[in-house]
Amino acid sequence: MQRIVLHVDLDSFYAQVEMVRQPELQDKPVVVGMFSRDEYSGAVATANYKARELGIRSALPLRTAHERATEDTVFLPADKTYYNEVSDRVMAIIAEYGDAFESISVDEAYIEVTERCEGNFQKAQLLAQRMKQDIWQAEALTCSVGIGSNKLVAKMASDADKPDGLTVVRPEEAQAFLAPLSVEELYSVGPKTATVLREHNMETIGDIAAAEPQRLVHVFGQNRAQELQQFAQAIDERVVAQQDKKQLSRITTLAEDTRDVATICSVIERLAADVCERLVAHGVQGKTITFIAMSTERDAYTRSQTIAQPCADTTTVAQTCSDLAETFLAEHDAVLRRIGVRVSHFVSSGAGQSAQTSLSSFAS
DNA sequence: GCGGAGATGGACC
DNA sequence: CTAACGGGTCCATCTCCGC
Repeated sequence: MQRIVLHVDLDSFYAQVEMVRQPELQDKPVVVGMFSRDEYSGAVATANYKARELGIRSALPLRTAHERATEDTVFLPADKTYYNEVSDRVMAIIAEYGDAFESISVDEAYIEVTERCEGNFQKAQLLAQRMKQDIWQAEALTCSVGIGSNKLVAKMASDADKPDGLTVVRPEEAQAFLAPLSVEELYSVGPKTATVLREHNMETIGDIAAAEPQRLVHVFGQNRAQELQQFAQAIDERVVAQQDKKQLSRITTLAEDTRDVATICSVIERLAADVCERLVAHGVQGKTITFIAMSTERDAYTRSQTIAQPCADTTTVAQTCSDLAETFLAEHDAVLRRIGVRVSHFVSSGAGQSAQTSLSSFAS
């Protein structure tokens, strides 16, 4: 049967949630920011469409956003806890419409609808309209939906018309739909890859699709070359299925630049507590603990250690991470601006009922 | 040669 | 409206090392 995948993208999610919460914001430019040290340092998380007209977009430094802002532009701090609650409710609605469901982030998800739409794109389109209506009724939120024969096409289709769009790309149209788009619009191509592609005279996705495979392999290596060309040719076999979390981290900007061990360790303690709380909530323990550092020169460093017994314990994580930080500072003269704590290499820490847990007690 | 561990860089939202 | 700058996650790749 013809495969059908939907990609759902909630429009300028943080800003839209704030506009639902405070309807008087509706006609104003709204900028949701992540503040680091003061109201001018940090970056834009999401801007609504009125703010985008002023040239204010995601990842723009808040200082620049303020320069472009008008009198009536509203700046708000990101309230992630609240956005997560709203997201959970919307995701529950989306999940009802799919044979399989996969959330990608707080504002994006895929559903596979092959079976329930019997491979019929007309039925998928009607289903998407009902789903959009359902989300609107329940939360007053709009989303943009893409429908395609796989994840890649669905994702690119949802980008084609926003906000509040619905784009259907049938399998026979997929190649022609992608071909004229510029290379950086292809999912998985960022600024670096785009520059390399341009250096080799590839401007559009169609150019990648038509490229001599050996040429791409020479530039990007076998794996990446094949992925790029298959995506460009609208080929994508990835299944829709919820992925297990593989790591949890928390990074913060220090109140001031420092390389003072005591200061850094006290911040690590707080970050570790936060990460461990989420580990417990997810019912996992981790074996690898990483200290993340970013210098005032914006160089990034990581130092990690794998411990014998997986844990989700603040004291262990904080102590291990502090040791890594201390060693790092002894070996480098970097002054730090941001630091973070990461725990990875998870094993399930269920109440002993899972097969994993039972088996692991026999390992080693 | 193969794995795990560790470090780095690119990409995405 | 291409320079300055958030937080979080995933993945590929490289090196080193023990086997």
